[in-house]
Amino acid sequence: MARANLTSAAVIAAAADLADRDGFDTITLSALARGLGVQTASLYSHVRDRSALVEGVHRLALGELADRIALAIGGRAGHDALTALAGAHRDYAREFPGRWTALQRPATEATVRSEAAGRVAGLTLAVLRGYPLPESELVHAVRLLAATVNGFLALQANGSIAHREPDPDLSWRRALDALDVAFRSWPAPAAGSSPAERKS
Amino acid sequence: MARANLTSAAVIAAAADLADRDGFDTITLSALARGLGVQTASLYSHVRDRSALVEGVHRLALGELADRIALAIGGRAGHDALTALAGAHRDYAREFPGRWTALQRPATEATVRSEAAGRVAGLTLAVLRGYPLPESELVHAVRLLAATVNGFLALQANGSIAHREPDPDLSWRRALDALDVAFRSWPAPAAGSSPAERKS
DNA sequence: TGCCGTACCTAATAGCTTTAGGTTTTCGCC
DNA sequence: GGCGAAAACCTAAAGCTATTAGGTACGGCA
Repeated sequence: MARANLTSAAVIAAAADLADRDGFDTITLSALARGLGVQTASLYSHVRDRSALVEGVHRLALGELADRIALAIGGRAGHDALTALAGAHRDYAREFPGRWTALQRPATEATVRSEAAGRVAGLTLAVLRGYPLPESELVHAVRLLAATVNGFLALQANGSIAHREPDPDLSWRRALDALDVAFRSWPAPAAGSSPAERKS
Repeated sequence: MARANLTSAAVIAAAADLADRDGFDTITLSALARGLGVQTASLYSHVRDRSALVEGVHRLALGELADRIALAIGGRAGHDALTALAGAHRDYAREFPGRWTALQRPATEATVRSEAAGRVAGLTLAVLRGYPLPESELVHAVRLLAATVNGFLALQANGSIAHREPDPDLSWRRALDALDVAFRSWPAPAAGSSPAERKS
């Protein structure tokens, strides 16, 4: 039997495919080896251990997501860009549920500081530059946007929202519209005073 | 040796404690049995299998969270109530990281429809009734709020935000202020027309 | 053609889950 | 007080997974 001639990347890609097909926590070195026609122990030549494998999938997904976001928001601005960015996230989560789940897992320091992670952050930042936000507030807006988009998708994946009335898609659009409003009339002080004073 | 006289609830509580102490995925029937001074197989009298156990922890956490939310928002309204509700979520995630992680896992249909889940949803709804939202928009607002709060906490747990400049706490306050603004000037049509028209 | 790295293998240990079936404690009841 | 049954606990065993150690053979390069 010809050898499989695996590489680290190939193994990780196979793991990602497996996760998308059968669910994230079926990522197991045994199942993977079975699918690749190789003995389990052989995978250790390409991957340090299981945790390194899922980190690899995480990193892979981050890169793919960045590509899709870049493609989606190209040439758009404002509300359009916001919708496109969010849509890229959502489409990715739909198409690649396993990979997307990997993104939700705790990331190592290396992954957080990876080029792919930086690209996602940078693209999100770019979208928000289309809104009248002071430079010092941009980071907060990025975090809010990331939190809401990921949180919504997580709620769906979780089952809290899926298949319930009213249509989640409608809620999705409303959420993006609400964020759009929020970014347009950002509540923070332009100068550095405390925002605690607010008529309830 | 005296018998432990376990119950289903006691086992689940022990699992929750274990998760908080050593991390969610150290929830293992073996470790649990070890801690309870009992043979692994004995746990199967109280818990159907591992998945039922984590579902139990999920359900438990949901109930505890509901209690804390109820306590926190009592007597408050508007921005105050919003902050209190979000704060209850955050404090819970901080104090009980293992239990909180359980909340992020896919829930069974039974858990989604459980009394505890309903209570959390109901309390969130109550907070949002303090805002000038049409009845038909309340659900969307609830989902947005839930998504943002959970998403933010997930980002922190994930490492994407934690220990970075600027202070995540500041972003947290900004996010809540932004939501407050969004709920105050909700962008959806009062009547049933499409919200697609929006000057970008 | 021979040699070396490395891709792959076999073998073995150890931990976790789950099922089957046996023992003992506890508790209601006469 | 003792009897009987339910339930709490146990031992034993099978099957899966991760991981390490050390051996074999294939491919490219001199």
